[in-house]
Amino acid sequence: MKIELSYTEENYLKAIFSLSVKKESAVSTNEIAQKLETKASSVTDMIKKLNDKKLVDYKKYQGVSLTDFGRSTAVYIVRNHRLWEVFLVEKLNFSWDEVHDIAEQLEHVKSEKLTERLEAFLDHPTHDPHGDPIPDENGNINHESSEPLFNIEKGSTCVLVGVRDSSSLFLQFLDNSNIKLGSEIKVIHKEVFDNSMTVVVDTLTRSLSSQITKNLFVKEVN
Amino acid sequence: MKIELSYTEENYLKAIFSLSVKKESAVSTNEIAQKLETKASSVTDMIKKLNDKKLVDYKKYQGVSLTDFGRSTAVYIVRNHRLWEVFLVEKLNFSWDEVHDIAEQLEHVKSEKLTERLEAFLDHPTHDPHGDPIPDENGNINHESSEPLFNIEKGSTCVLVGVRDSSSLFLQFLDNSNIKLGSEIKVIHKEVFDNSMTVVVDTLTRSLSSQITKNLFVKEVN
DNA sequence: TATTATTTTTAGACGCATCTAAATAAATGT
DNA sequence: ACATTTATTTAGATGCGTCTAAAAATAATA
Repeated sequence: MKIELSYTEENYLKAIFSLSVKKESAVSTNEIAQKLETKASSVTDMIKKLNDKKLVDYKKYQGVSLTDFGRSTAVYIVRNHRLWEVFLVEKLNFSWDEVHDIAEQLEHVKSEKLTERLEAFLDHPTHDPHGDPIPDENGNINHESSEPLFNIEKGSTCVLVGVRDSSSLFLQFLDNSNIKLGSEIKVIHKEVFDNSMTVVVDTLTRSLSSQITKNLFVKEVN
Repeated sequence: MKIELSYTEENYLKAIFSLSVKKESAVSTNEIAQKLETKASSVTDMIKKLNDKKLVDYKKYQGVSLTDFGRSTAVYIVRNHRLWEVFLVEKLNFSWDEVHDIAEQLEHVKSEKLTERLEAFLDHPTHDPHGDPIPDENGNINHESSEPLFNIEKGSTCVLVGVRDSSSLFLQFLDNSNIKLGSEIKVIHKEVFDNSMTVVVDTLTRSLSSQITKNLFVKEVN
């Protein structure tokens, strides 16, 4: 099934997709508006159009959810986005905090062949520079069993496998703190008062706020 | 000087640029309409806008020409386009007849840094896969002293350095005829009747119509 | 439950890029 | 030089994506 989507329609699908990954229920108009930095009324308009195109299921005042068709379309865009991010970091030596905006543009380039060739050129990467999994050509996503550092118990050691917040500021903070994908993190204290955490990364002891630890995804080391 | 241009505005600039390369005088509304497969009235509208933005000089009924600002903007897009074409052919193994449409999309991705990084990654190529020169970062274009095969005299030998018509059909014809950039072409006969030419390429003798020879750009071999 | 607050939708408008049809200017031919 | 053809511009309309302001529905709270 193929269909010509505008740049804007694709961005809406992507937004709805990323919002519905985190929860089961339908996505609200306001959530989408906030994510895309637009107004709720604009969202309603667009949602109706996507509904007509069978990309989302929509009932007035009930929010939206992606149809299978809508989801696979969104996944295809995410696949593009993450492959381009790998290209930018691995081949063009961008740092991981610079690539999002550029990939945001590149992801909309329409050519199946380009996507497949790019993937092969990059040696079939499984994750993008932020640790997010790259969907395969059939749209399957390898969800790893990772969890936020926030959940890890005192005394445990884990490895950073992904970041949820990919904003430049957050990524630069990590760079400055010398925390990268693959870094070993040992939890030595959890502060009850503000949920901050004291950890050891590469022999250095650091205190991380809950805002930080909720955005660092790790796998426990046995 | 920087300015935010829409996808469409950029395409108009590129069209005007490519039309004005071939001639000195101003470019007519109809020429642009034909090139962009749109209507003359649409062109008039857009030209007015570009004029307001100081990208072109426009007087009613007198056609348009690019300002220095407009030209440098157009050249920047052409630079992007040709670099991406090199990438697609050299790195992703596309054939030269497949890359135009994809590069047409990639050229609009906005990031100076991306362009410069890409150029470095490709080892500062000077020509795209069709033999067209790639403008450098300052917008300078290395115009080679090439001429159409059509002009070459009987008995002369030359080398193919570029093609003017980059349509898939034409490029596939060349592939099928085993004619590529760098091929040595010896002119052994010029037919007065229809301006067709008999040439030898790689020991094979072929007859080429004037439509073909006008689109093959060559350099004479001494 | 009644009232208030919030969320969502509708109505109407705007800018962009396009179109058709009609008007105007320029070029051409006899 | 005049009439005709061609090129160009204007006028008015359309679809897309957006907005503001107002109305309607839902959620929250006294």
